[in-house]
Amino acid sequence: MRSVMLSEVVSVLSRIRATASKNEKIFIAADFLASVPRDQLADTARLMIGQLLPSDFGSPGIGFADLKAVRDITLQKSLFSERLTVARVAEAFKTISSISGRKARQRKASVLRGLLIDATREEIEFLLGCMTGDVRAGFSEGLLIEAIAKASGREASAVREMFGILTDVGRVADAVLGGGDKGRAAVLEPMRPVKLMLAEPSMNIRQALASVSLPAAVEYKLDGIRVQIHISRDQIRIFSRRQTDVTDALPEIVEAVRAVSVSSAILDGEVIAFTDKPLPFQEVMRRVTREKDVMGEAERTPVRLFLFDVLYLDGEPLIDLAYEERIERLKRIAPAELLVPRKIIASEADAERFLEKSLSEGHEGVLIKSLKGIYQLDRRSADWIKVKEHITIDAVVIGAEWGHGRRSNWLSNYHLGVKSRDGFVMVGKTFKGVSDAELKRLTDLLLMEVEEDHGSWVKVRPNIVLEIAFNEIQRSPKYPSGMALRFARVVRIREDKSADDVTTEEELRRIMQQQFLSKAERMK
DNA sequence: ACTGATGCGTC
DNA sequence: GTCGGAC
DNA sequence: GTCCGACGACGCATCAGT
Repeated sequence: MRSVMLSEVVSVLSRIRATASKNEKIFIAADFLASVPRDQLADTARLMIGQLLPSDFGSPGIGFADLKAVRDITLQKSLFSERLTVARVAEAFKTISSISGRKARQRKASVLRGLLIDATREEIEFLLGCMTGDVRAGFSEGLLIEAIAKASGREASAVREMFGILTDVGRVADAVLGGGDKGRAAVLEPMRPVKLMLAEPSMNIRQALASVSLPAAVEYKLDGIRVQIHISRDQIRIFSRRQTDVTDALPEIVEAVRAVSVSSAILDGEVIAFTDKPLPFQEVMRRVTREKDVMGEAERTPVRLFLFDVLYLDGEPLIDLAYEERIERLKRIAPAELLVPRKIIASEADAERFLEKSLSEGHEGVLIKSLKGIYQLDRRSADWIKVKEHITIDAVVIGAEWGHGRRSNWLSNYHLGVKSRDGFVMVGKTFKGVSDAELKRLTDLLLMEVEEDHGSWVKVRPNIVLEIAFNEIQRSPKYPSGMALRFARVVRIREDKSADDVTTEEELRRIMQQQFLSKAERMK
C-alpha cells in the first residue's frame, strides 16, 4: 500500500489556498481524501488543517520562540525532496509531545530538526506554520468536515454531528472514509467528552428576540468555565468546553454532583467562582489549570456549579429532544441549587427585566433559548442567543503593530491609552471592529504620527482617538495602571476628538470599582 | 531557590 | 472570546 | 447562515538561566 507523502498535503493545500471558492476548496480536499489509504486517513486529515496531533493527545510543547534557530539551520540544508511521509511526521510530533523534563525544549527541538532535515523548503514552512498556527489556506475544520462528507457521499450534517461526538477530525475521517472507527463508535456515551452547543451573540434583547419566538426561556449567563459533567455509576468526570479533563482541579464540584441521582448522564453547565456574590472571571481561572495545592486554592477561591442542560440520561441520548423536555428531565434529577436561574418569558419586557436582574447580581448577561430547539453538538445555533452588557470609552492610540496575513500591509493592532496625571497609560490592545476602509484610514493617520520605529510596531504621538467598547475591566498584573480592558474592540474612529478628550485613568478606575458593587472581591 | 520567558488553556 | 469579509 | 482568520486578556505549569 502506498504511503501518503507530506509533499502531497503541501501541494494540495497550495491548490486550496489558491482558490477563494469554498466549494472548490471542498472539492479539491474531497478528491485528495478519496485517494488516501485507510490507515493514513486520520493523520492526513489532521495535517490538512494544520493539526500535528490528535485533539486528545496534548500539544507539542514547542512553539514560536524555539523555532527561529531551527528554521535558519534547516533552511540551509534542505537538499532533499519528497522523502517525508505523513506517517513519519505524525510519529515525530508524538515523540516531541512526549518529551519532558530537563532540557526538554532542546531535546524537542533536536527531534524536530531531525525531521526537518529531510524536508523541502516548502515542507519546512508548512510544518512550522502548523506549529505557529499560520498555514493560512482558508481551510479549516468546517470545510474539512464538508470535504469528508463529500468524499463519502454522506450528508454534511451527519458528519458534523459525528465530529461533535468524536471531536477529532482524524477519527471522523477514519470512521467515515476508512469504514472503521478503531473501537470508538460515533455514539454519544458518558465519559467521552463532546463538542458542546454554543450561543450566537446578539447586541440586545430586541435583536435576540427577532430570531427566537415567544414564549422562550431566558437564563442567567454566568462568567466562568463551561463544563460538561459525565457520570457513569459512581464515576464522575468533568471536562471543559475543549474536552480537557479538569476533574482533579474541582473536587468540590465532584462532591456537589454526587447529589444528582442518576446511573449515567452527561450534563452541561458553568462553573463560576462564587462567595456571596460572583467573583470576577480571573478568579475562577486560578482553579481550572491548578495542579499544586488544589485544596488551598479551593479555600481561597470557592467555586459553584450551575447546570443548564442534559445531553444523556440513564442510558439514553437526549440531544434530539426539545429544550423544554430536556429541562424537565434536568429538574427531576438535579437539586434546585445546582440549576442556573431561568424562567419562561412571554414578552420583551420580561426578558429585559431578567437581564437587569442578572446584571445587578453581578453576572454577565442572559441567554435566550428556543423552547423547541434540539441540542446541536458543535453548533452555534440561533436556538441559543446570548446578550451581554458592554461599556464604551474614548481611548487614544499610543502605538500600533503591523498586521499579518490579510492585514500584512496595515497597522492593525492598536495600543490603547487613557489619560493619566502626566501623559497616557496603556490599558490594552485591540485589532477588532475595524473595516478594511478604517484599517487603511488608521494606517495613514498613524503613520503621520510615528515617533519611534521598532520594526514590528511603532510608537506614535497620542493624537488619534478611538471609541472603544469592552465587556469588563480586569485587574492587570502586566499594565502599570493595574487595569486592562477585556474584549476591547473599536466602535469608530473619533476624528472629531483630540487626546485631551479621552477617558481618564481615574474614570476608568471608577468604572472598575462600580463592577465590584455587584461582584465579590477575593478572599485573602 | 528564585525570576522571567514560553506554551497552552480559559474566556 | 469579538469582529469583518467572503462564500 | 456559515466559515475563516485577524488577534485581545489572564493564570498556571514548565523550563532556562542565574
